Amino acid sequence: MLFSRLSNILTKIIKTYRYASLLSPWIFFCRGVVTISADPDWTNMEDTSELLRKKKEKAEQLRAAGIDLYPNDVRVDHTSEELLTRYGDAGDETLQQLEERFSLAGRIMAQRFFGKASFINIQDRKGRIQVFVRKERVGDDCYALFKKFDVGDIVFVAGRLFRTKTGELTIDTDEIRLLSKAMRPFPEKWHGLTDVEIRYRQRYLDLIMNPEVRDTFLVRSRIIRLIREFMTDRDFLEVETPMMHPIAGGATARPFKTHHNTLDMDLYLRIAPELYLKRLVVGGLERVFEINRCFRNEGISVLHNPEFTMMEFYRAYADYEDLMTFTEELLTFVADRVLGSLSFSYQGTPVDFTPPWPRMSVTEAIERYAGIPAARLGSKETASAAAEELNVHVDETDSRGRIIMEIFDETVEHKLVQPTFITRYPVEVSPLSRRNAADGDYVDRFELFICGREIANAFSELNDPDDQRERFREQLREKEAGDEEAHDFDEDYITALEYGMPPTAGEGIGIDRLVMLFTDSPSIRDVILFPHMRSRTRQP
RNA sequence: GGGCCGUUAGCUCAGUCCGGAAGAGCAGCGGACUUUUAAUCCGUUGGUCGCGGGUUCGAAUCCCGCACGGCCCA
Repeated sequence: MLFSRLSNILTKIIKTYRYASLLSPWIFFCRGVVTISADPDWTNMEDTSELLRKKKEKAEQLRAAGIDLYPNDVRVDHTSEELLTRYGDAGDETLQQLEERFSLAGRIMAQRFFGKASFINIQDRKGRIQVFVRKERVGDDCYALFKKFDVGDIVFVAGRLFRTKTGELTIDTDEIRLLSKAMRPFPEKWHGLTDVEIRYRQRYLDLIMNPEVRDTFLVRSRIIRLIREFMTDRDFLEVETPMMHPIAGGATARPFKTHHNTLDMDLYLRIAPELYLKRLVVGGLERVFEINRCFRNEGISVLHNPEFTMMEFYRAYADYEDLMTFTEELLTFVADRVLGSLSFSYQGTPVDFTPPWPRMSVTEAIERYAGIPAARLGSKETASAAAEELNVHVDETDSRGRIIMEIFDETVEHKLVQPTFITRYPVEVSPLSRRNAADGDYVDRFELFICGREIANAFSELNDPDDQRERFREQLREKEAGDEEAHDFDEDYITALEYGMPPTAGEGIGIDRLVMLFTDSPSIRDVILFPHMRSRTRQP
């Protein structure tokens, strides 16, 4: 019984998506997602909830009366925002002379009944507006039907504008039609929906009930649009490279594994687009960028989601120092356009984006924040002793460079609140970066830290195929020594380099974390529409 | 992986310390009401107290295990 009902619902949803989906293979994706989320254990209230039964009965009554609960034959000519912007300040007289009939549609968010007249608030994609529904105007039958509508139902209204006694711009509707009947009760109007688990699992409810959530995702979209604008204005070409890789390369991370049936080969979801983008630079696309998802099979936290969005770009005939300036320009451009200011507050802490941003090397930062002079980081032994002194855990097998970075991560990272470029990384932890000309133990690389977290990672690219081959070999040795995150050897990438890559600098910017900063969001889950959660029912 | 906190009506929450008839507000249902906006007034329905064990005459409450979530740590 339960399953047949679920499968009916599935069929209905799939039918709904059918036409849109003819255009793309995403139908399979949609079906998969629907199947997974139709989890009987937590979406099923049918057997216990009186409210649900009542809703169903009410819907059946409406159907029996010949009412289509889900018609799709209306078109609207306005949004709430358009009316409020245009007539929000208009005087009573102006509104009285206005003969235009406005139509719009939205979800009923609140209703206040007074016998023969009612106020409701409807919410569309732009906001909310009040609607006055009078028996005298809409007619007896329509009014009787309207009284069966509930909070959550989606309706069509059309009528003239007026201002109520309290001065609120309101639609005096002459018609109200049901467009979609809600079969489940909505959260309360006053407290709304606060349970974070429901907010993440049923984001649609979160979006309906919490306007600031919608704002966050509008800002997210805007940020991405601005980055795209900034990059294309500077003659960068937007490209799309594979998200399924035969070799998981371009970053230090554990990948997700998948399998292609026809090719009968294992593939990895990409951990970074880096090696493909640089192949494109070899191919003469001297300025490229990509904005898309990367996947890392690692822990989940307020700063980490298994899939996250990165903007990665490569620019030939530039080095990492050029990119520091470029990054300042890009982020101040976005901040200025999104926030209208270069200074803002993140979780109560003032942040100032006014350039230039301080630049200091990893070892300078350790000296400044942990009191360990650079001289003590010169060998594995002395660095290891310094780590012990600072209570920083390091493994026996850790290289000197790894130890330095452990010390940095523990003692410096969280203290870098204002935008700061940290430069000169140890070569061991940077297998794709160009060696510093003066000191081959370090590479020409920087990471940008803001509010104690890494926002960007960039370097002058290593374009010497022989050095690159040797670096990959070193990674293999580390992998054999037990480092699961070490890079794999990518022979095909070496081949590309052997054809000659121009001197190039490249950078990756974490979009989710950037959005967190600009929307003052404490958790990465607040800027990802559907953050990954454990299944409510344990898989066998 | 570890620590702490949480899970009670559709939603937001009391009740847990100190065991003794499962509560409130909103939503819902019935009624009154043509300028309200958390509308108001009268009446009223609604519970797998996350799940499974245990202790007890008696468990939402105490004990153990598990699940899911949040924060912190690794």
